[in-house]
Amino acid sequence: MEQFAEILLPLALPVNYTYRIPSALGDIVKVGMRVIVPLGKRKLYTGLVKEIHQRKPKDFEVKDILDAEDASPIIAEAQIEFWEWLAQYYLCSEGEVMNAALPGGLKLESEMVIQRNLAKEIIDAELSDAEYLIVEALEQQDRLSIKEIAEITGFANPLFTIKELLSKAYVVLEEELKGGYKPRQARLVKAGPELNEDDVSAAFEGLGNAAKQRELLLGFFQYRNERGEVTAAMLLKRCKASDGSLKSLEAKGLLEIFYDDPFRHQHSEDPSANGLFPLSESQQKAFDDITQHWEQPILLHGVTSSGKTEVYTHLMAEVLKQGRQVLYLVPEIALTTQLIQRLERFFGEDLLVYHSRYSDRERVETWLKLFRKGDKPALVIGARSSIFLPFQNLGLVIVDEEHENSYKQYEPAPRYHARDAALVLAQQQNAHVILGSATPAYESYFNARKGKYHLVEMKERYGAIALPEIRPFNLRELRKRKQMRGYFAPELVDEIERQMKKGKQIILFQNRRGFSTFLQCDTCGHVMQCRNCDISLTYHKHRHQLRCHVCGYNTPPPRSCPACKSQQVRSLGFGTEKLEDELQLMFPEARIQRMDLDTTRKKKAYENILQSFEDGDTDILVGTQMVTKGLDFGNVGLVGIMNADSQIFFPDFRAHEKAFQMLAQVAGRAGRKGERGLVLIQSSSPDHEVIHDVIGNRYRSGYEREMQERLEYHYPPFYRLIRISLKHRKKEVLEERAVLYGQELKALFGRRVYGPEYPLANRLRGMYQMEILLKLESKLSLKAVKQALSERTDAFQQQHKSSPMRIIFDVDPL
DNA sequence: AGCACGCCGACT
DNA sequence: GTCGGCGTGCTC
Repeated sequence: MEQFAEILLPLALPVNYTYRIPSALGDIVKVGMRVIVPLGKRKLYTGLVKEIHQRKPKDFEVKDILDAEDASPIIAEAQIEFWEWLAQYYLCSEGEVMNAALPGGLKLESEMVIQRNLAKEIIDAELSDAEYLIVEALEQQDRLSIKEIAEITGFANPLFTIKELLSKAYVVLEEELKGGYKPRQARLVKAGPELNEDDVSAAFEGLGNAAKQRELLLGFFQYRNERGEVTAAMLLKRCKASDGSLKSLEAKGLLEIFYDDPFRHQHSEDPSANGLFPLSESQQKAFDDITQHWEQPILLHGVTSSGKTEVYTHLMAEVLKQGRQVLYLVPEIALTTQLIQRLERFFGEDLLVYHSRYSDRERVETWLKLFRKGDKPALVIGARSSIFLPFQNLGLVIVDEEHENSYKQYEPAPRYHARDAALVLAQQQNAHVILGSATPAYESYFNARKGKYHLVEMKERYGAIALPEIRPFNLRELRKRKQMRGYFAPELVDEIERQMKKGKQIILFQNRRGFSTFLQCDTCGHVMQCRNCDISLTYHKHRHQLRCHVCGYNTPPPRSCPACKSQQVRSLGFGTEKLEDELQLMFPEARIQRMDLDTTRKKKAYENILQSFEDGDTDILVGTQMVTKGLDFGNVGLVGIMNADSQIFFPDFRAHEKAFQMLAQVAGRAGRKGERGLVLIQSSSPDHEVIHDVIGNRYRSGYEREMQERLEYHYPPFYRLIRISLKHRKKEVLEERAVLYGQELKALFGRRVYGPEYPLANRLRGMYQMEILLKLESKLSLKAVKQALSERTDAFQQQHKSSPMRIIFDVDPL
């Protein structure tokens, strides 16, 4: 019986393609394995086997799978099922999901190259002229791409010839991995030949006053006691020692470094035994409540500093003990160094970390490590993409800070929300789910109130720390009375000074990076704009540049106005850079650090800034959004919010929700340990209800207000949204098409269609764009809507083939 | 997403 | 006459 395979290709194809499994590969090719397939006339792709069947396709000629890329599958069938859901829910192709799911090193788009199989001697009679040419060339050149072979043979389509050579075993295929993944060997440390374990004091004495080496040796013993196995990296990190000290110990024969395959280890001993911190009373109560109700998803609503993490840790231990796997999702892993260290202590080698800032090799390693564990216990902590890891026995998913926007991916497709996807993943694998936040997304809270989730509340801060005192200031008044000192209310300046004197640290929040937010001509009012986008350029002083925060376009600031040549060009608005400058002028002796996108581009920059703050080497930390997220520092006496207005009055239906979350989260950074912290909020409307809610720590009142509005204006959670972005390089074409398309959708969905309209910026990266919003009542069958939507869209694109406009669907947009 | 194919204008 | 611009269609 002939066998066929449905193959996922890393392309945005509307359907998957079918290839024949040649009999030679019959026993080798399995579902979840990567295979090499020809596509078109001169391309080879690596694709992933989704399904194996015997149905011979009728409408096209089937090509053969050329070769298997792996000896065994790299994903489980459970993942494929999950991918299918994602593609169908978020209206994209399965190939796009696969692209997002696989780490770079396992990715498939890499160019195939051919190498000479040296085991095979050349027998002239076996080879055609063209084949001979190729073999000849490979004697000179080691490896050839398909393109190069096309050039050598003069064939437009050299695949046939290559196939021949492959079958005659003259050549082999080699995938040119981007980044060149090689399995890394773990660098481990063990006792050296000179170390007498019965009398270790002799060894210590022998080291004299080499303090670092003594420390390392001591660390080695402790570490080995706890874990049994000592990795060099961990040992050095823990003792804050350099490789040199370790090398000297090795030279003295006291320690020995050796290498080992990291995949060999199967740590199956009970991980939960390693002394977790005991839970406080309220934590225990939450724990019990959760475990009694976790047959349904849990929403854990716990104020900042209530110690949710402790509860998670105990829950994780519980599930690991049952022999199942745990996924712990966090919004931004770079901010969780402290957390990872703690978890490492409890869960040791069971803990895997997965994140896009990690190198490709590390990610592939983690992926395969988890996959090889099969259904054995494992704990993964990671950012949104870790929902794609090959779990096979998931018992618990924790989504920490579930309200965070960074769980939603926007570009490229799939535009998925990791929290929502995690709920489905958990359902598919029969796992418990816990969503946790101090400020839950209103959608989640709604689900909890409706009984879809079980709500668990933690109202006490750990150690009964008081919530911070929050004081608003009226920017408008202060400006009118000319009392402002630059961008600071006088009280804010005084308070900064007072806190510094007390040795307390300060966090200042300004949600704009750069120096000034725009440059405007005083004479004609012209504002410097990006040439690709419809937004103003931000001035960055340190680089002496105007930069576009959307597309990255940059240019030196003009001496005079490009419109009227006037010399009077003013910079208006302020960002973190200017704030830093002003602060330094006001407090020359203060040690100030800035944390925003510009200062954290480098891999370790985040950690360094946070470390310096934690060590007390920074007095004032100035930053954007980043400073609001889960930082856990004990010595912060004051948090200043430079301008709350931009959050509150942002033109979006979620603005109030987001503003409350943000203000409450920043406020939570103040006074975590010891005495009560202080939060100063500058705003031109200090009486705004959102600010009052933050001051009174009233989550519910804002929620209730918003629900009214959302119901009335047809927004989530009462309605589902699909945002349709329409893009085209030419404004006229876009407008004409968008209106036509909008009319077709209105014929289909009636008054549920809003737009097309221009969004805030109507041109981005050189493309004009318009938006259509679908508001769908929640009782509507989403499946049917999507079906109709895709069909109508395909038909529309078919009718307007020339110079097509790009249509992008964003399901549940933010 | 690439890439070949084909139809147009600008040049040796 | 040919080269090359990009708009259009196709890939199991």
